[in-house]
Amino acid sequence: MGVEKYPEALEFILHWGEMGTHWGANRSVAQVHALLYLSDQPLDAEAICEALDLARSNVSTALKELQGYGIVRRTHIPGDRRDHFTAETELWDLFMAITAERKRREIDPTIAKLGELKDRMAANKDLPAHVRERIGRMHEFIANLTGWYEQVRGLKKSTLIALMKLGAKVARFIPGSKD
Amino acid sequence: MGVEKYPEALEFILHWGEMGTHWGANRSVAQVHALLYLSDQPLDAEAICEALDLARSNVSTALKELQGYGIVRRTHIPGDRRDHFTAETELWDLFMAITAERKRREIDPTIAKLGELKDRMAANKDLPAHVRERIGRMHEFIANLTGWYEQVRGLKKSTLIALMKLGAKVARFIPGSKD
DNA sequence: TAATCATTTCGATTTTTACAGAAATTACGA
DNA sequence: TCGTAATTTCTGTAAAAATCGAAATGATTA
Repeated sequence: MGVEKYPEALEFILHWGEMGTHWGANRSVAQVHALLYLSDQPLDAEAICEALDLARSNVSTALKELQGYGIVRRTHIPGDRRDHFTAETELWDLFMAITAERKRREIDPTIAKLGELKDRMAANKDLPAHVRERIGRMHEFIANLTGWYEQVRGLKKSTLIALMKLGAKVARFIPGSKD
Repeated sequence: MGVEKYPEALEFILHWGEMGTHWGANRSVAQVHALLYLSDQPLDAEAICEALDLARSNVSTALKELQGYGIVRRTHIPGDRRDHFTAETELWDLFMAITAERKRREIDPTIAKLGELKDRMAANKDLPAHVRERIGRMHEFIANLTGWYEQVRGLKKSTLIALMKLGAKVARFIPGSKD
């Protein structure tokens, strides 16, 4: 029996769908993800359609999107011609995959644009100084934040988890931080 | 003269507007924010309308939204009846305000929902174990991440900046991390 | 307190996005 | 290689969100 028949599971799927619309996905994509996340066996597209009452084409698009994020993968079931799909269940990996892809789609283009503007501003002499300064600072800020993210994301999972557990106590290692 | 007349400033505003639509705001909100961010003087609503070619009502709504995020404030100009508005220019504060508000709107309700489901699942004996387990782990994961965020966000700005500069080198303080 | 100016709220319109269903393509097996 | 099953792409429609303009509300000062 499909997990969507259990009220708590269904509510999870519906809530995930709603939140997904605020997190840069659409309802269908988030619902499909939630269903696969709760399922302990790979599901084929048709089963997803029936569970969520979505059109086949819609599910196809959603699956492609989720695979683009790297959080759903195709798995082959021997003796079955249809594709089956499984979601990432390791939440740390899920989180990392989503942040990486969102950065790529939403942050990188902005850094590139601001970099381009910075170059052009250098040549434009009658641009007010404060405009140059503010666009420049924004570029620097986002680039710094992103650079930090790239470094930290490269750390071992166990290190990251240890850092999380440390919480605000990391401040101890910053000389003179006192907070 | 309004900054929007300078091509680089205008491009910044337009790009910010487009990206805003991916970041949970609408185009108008993000454009108004960008304009105010680049302006070195407070602007009144009418000036914003003209600069961005937006309806007065639309600008009113956008300003309310930005004030809700705590990244735009009303400033009074002596001898002028109209409200004037200024954007946060300290980028660290801007970033902190946005993350705090998005957490409040988008994460907290999910934690609450998952907590509620967890309670109900405890009572529902015929729910498959793996469903209980996965919803429970999701709740725990998001709550942990959020708890970490709350702790770190409470640190002094100078401490946070020092931690950023440290980058991946924080790992040194985790015994046996070796990465 | 009346008149004017500023702001917000509301309803209508436009634009954008999501979604369904049909058509086309691809993969597979007989 | 032909036929069938599976998947994707395309096109139109429906739903949702953004935006406008008008009307209502609120504020200021003459």
